Amino acid sequence: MKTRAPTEPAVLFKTLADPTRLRLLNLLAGGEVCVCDLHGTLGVTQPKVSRHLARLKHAGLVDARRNGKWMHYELATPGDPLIRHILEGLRAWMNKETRLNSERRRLGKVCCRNDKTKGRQRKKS
Amino acid sequence: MKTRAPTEPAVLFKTLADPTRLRLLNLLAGGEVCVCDLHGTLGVTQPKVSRHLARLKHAGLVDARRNGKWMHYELATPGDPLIRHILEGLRAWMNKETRLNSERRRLGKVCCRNDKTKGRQRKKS
DNA sequence: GACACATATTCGTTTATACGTATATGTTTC
DNA sequence: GAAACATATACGTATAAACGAATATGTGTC
Repeated sequence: MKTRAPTEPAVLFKTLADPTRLRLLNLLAGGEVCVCDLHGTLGVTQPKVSRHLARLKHAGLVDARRNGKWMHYELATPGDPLIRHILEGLRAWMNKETRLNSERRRLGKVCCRNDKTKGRQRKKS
Repeated sequence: MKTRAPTEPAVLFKTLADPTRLRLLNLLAGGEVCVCDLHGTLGVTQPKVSRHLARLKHAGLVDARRNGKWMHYELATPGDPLIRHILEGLRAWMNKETRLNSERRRLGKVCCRNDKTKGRQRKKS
């Protein structure tokens, strides 16, 4: 079960064909975020976030890094030019969506924020 | 039921998340093609082609034009910048896929070709 | 090693998609 | 208007996705 196969476009698009996954990508656009922040910000159940993150990772769209108890996800920088192109387009679209903008802003006031002082600091933008 | 609503990205991606639909878009990349040529070239049943074309049209990715008995489909030039961006990326990817290239080449020797002398001539690439 | 916490996975169920086959619609020709 | 053809839709069914709830895994703390 390869995690980083050169994703067929149909598979890539299937991965992107879900509102929750797009919202996740949106939150990750500003840099690395841990799972609890993601599910805290989106207000969806934790297993749901985990499953969607697994799909994003399987498609090579995000990378995961463990830091103690926490898993941090960030946007991948994929080798596949098609994926790069599409992520780029998505990013532009997200920046124009007021709903997604406010969701990104909401990120940062939630959950494990206080506990992870030993974790790497969040990148700024 | 609007045909040209400003397609939500999730819906757009869902539309693109099917190999047959991608093959159809590939065949349309060279210009207008009628349904019988499409299903002749792809070797799939006619209802299947029709259904997929309907989905593509519903997502604003293709336009349809009737010419006598025949329906001609062509790539749309969508207003939505995201759709345009993604179609552009797809086109680049298709040009590199040998399988799709040969499929495009196969197009043009099939089906109703001889009967449609009164139809508009196919654009040349 | 027992506990608390963050995250991942399993399970059963619901909902959406895709398909083949059959049939309906639309168009031309006679 | 009947017959022939191109295309579209309807119907029943099989397969896949997504979900909530429950549970498993993995990591720090005592």
